[in-house]
Amino acid sequence: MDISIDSCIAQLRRNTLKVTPRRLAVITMLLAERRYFSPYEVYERLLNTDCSSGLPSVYRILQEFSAIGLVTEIERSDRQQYYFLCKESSGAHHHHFICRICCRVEPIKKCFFDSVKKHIETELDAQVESHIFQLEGICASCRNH
Amino acid sequence: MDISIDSCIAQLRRNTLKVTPRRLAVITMLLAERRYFSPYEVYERLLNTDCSSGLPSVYRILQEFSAIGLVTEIERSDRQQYYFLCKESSGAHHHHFICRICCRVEPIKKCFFDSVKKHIETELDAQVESHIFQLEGICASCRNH
DNA sequence: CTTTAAATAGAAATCGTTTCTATTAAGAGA
DNA sequence: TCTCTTAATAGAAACGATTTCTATTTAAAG
Ligand SMILES: [Mn+2]
Ligand SMILES: [Mn+2]
Ligand SMILES: [Zn+2]
Ligand SMILES: [Zn+2]
Repeated sequence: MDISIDSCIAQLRRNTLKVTPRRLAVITMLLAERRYFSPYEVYERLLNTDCSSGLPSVYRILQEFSAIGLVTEIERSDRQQYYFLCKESSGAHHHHFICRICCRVEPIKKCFFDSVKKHIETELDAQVESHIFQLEGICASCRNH
Repeated sequence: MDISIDSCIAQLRRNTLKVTPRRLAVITMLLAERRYFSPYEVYERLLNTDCSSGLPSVYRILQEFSAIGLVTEIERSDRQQYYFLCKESSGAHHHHFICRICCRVEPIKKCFFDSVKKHIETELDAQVESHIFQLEGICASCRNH
């Protein structure tokens, strides 16, 4: 089963973040699509609704969501902030494929981090703490449009 | 054998970039250490030498170097620009481990991109064009210091 | 040498992001 | 339901990494 608005609310409470209308509006918006957003896009979409937020508030809300693991940061070459709410309920470690045309995000189950980590730690005597792995390209829908 | 100042100069010429004292100074600086630098660090190190550059010039020089593949961009969570001149002469595809303490960079030969790419393209019917893979942690020297 | 387009300096602008302060509201407890 | 405390929010302002702009210099081709 997928992540729902209720499981998101529970996650807010678990982390002692108040359940406010603005936070719910952001979550609802993110849940509705399988794509990543910039803070400005979130801000823009909520404008002229009954639960719009100021741009600094959107930034703060998304950063808090990221801090508690509710949303994931997406890496792009423009080095700006992008966030994605992954609907996979299993919190299992995974990465993402993003479409450079439509911003769609697909989870990738395969990750070879453990094997590479072990290799590096043996060979370099280093301590590997984290990794980035992300694929980019064109999704099926954008290819055939 | 390793990348040398001469092979770098050849690479500039191949790409019709003029061989200027400032560019040579930047290359020499980058070649001297196995670590990545921010543009400001490069700027700072060249200050008060006979070949210092203005900060905007350092940005431009590094971007040009990146465009011709002479330097590699390093990804960090502060979303700022960092560059590394990889001394591996073989231009073979590889990734990097970076030390979060001393900024040291080590090449990682293992990359499972091809297998993941094939998997994704089959499963999602997407076209995978590029990927990021980078490890971060603490290098041997920083662990034992 | 001359010539020309590329490279550079330095000031200024840009713009994504963060900070600050006053105001509002969630939610715990009475 | 009402109070109270503290977190959340708005909006203006600041911030700072990066880029742009224009005048000046210089690499290197001929
Ligand atoms: Mn992984
Ligand atoms: Mn790879
Ligand atoms: Zn797409
Ligand atoms: Zn180190």
